[in-house]
Amino acid sequence: MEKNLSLLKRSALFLGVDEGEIESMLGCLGAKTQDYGKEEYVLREGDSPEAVGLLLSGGILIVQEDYWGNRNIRARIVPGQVFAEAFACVPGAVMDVSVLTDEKSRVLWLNVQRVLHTCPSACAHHSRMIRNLLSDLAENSLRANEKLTHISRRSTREKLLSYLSAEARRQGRAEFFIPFNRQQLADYLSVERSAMSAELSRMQRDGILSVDKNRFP
Amino acid sequence: MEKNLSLLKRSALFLGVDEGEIESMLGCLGAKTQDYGKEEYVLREGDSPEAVGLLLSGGILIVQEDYWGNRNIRARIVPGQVFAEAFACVPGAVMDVSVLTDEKSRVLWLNVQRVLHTCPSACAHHSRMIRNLLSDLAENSLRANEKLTHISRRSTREKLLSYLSAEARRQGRAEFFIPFNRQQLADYLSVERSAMSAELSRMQRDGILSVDKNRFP
DNA sequence: ACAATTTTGTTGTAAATGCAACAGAAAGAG
DNA sequence: CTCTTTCTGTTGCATTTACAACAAAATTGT
Repeated sequence: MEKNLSLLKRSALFLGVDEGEIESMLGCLGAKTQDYGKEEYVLREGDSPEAVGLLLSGGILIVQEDYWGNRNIRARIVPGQVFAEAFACVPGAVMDVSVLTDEKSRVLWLNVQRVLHTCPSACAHHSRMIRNLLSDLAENSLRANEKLTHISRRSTREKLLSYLSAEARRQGRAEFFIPFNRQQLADYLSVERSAMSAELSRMQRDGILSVDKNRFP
Repeated sequence: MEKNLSLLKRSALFLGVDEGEIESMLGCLGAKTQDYGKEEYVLREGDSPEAVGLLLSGGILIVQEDYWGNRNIRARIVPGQVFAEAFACVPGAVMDVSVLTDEKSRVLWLNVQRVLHTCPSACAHHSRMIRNLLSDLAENSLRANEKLTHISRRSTREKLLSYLSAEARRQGRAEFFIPFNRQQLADYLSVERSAMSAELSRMQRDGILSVDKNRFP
């Protein structure tokens, strides 16, 4: 659990809360961990989750599937990040996406409704948690906006460039890794995998970038 | 101002706050109104707004323009709605979109940082405001998600159907109006206007829908 | 190390989209 | 009302993408 605590301390949700306080807040939030195997559903379209998930280890994908199994990847969640917070914060909101693991994962479920509905003075840390949740939702909104920037581009090449330069900027160096394989990247950018592969080849031929598996440049 | 108050009372930000309290909160938030002409910038890409905007009258668009003036519309804000809240809530966040009026508009600027940074007990309504802001951000996130659903569709027809059925659902009846003209709708769905017009014609010919200007079906 | 499975890149063809140009309809100005 | 401007739909053509099928490369399990 020590390892988890250090992860929690660095997560957006527990920002500015020291380890001792985190433990008492976990009780307050009815925290429960749950383990999932590889490629297992964590939440399904149609669910109305009451708790937010905080990924402790592994990796999960937020995906949407249309009527004929065409899959669109909304985001990849890495350890320390929170998911389903918007649905958990809007009572009765029905998920139009599913959450599933990409690898063996462990999730910490936090019932934030308790924090939202009881008087903030009931627990000294409630207001801190609410403000952290607010920051998280705001950042979540900025991330969704960023994805909209990528997939609003008209051509596959522009989408790739938009995504890759954002990723390079985020990782803050010339060499960077992307958290997707080719099929997942195509599903993330809403393009066709083979066409995207071909485009990546042309971009390398044109000297715009170089790529070795998931390593750019 | 009475008219404004009744609008504010119905807005997400002041939900559950009665009129008398709203007036005192407005002082607390350093509220200022500002008027804008038709097609005037309210915020520009690169700005880091410190206040959230609440639209009192008129109509505004959240847009993103790429290097060659290709415009993408993120959302249309109608009176009572809030905008730029995610940027205002993440200190230092730089806008990657612009906000401009579609018609003559009046905006109420609210400095929410004061509410976020001082102790919640300083004003009895701070915690209410924070929770309302949280709800608003969560709903904002759901709306961004919804837009992602539309533009992730592969074909123009699918994008139109996804958007139009969502709009019909939201307005809760068979007959509904959309808040965009053809060019704006194309910019919203990231497709080409003339191709979209042609597709709308084909869809009518196929009996999928009927459309008269902005009225469906 | 080998076989089986999955992932990735390549190619050809059909279909869809972007673009440009234009004409009719609608809206706005005087 | 008339003229001007803006908006919308239509069409042809060049370009791009989706789809399917396949081969090469990499990964996994035994």
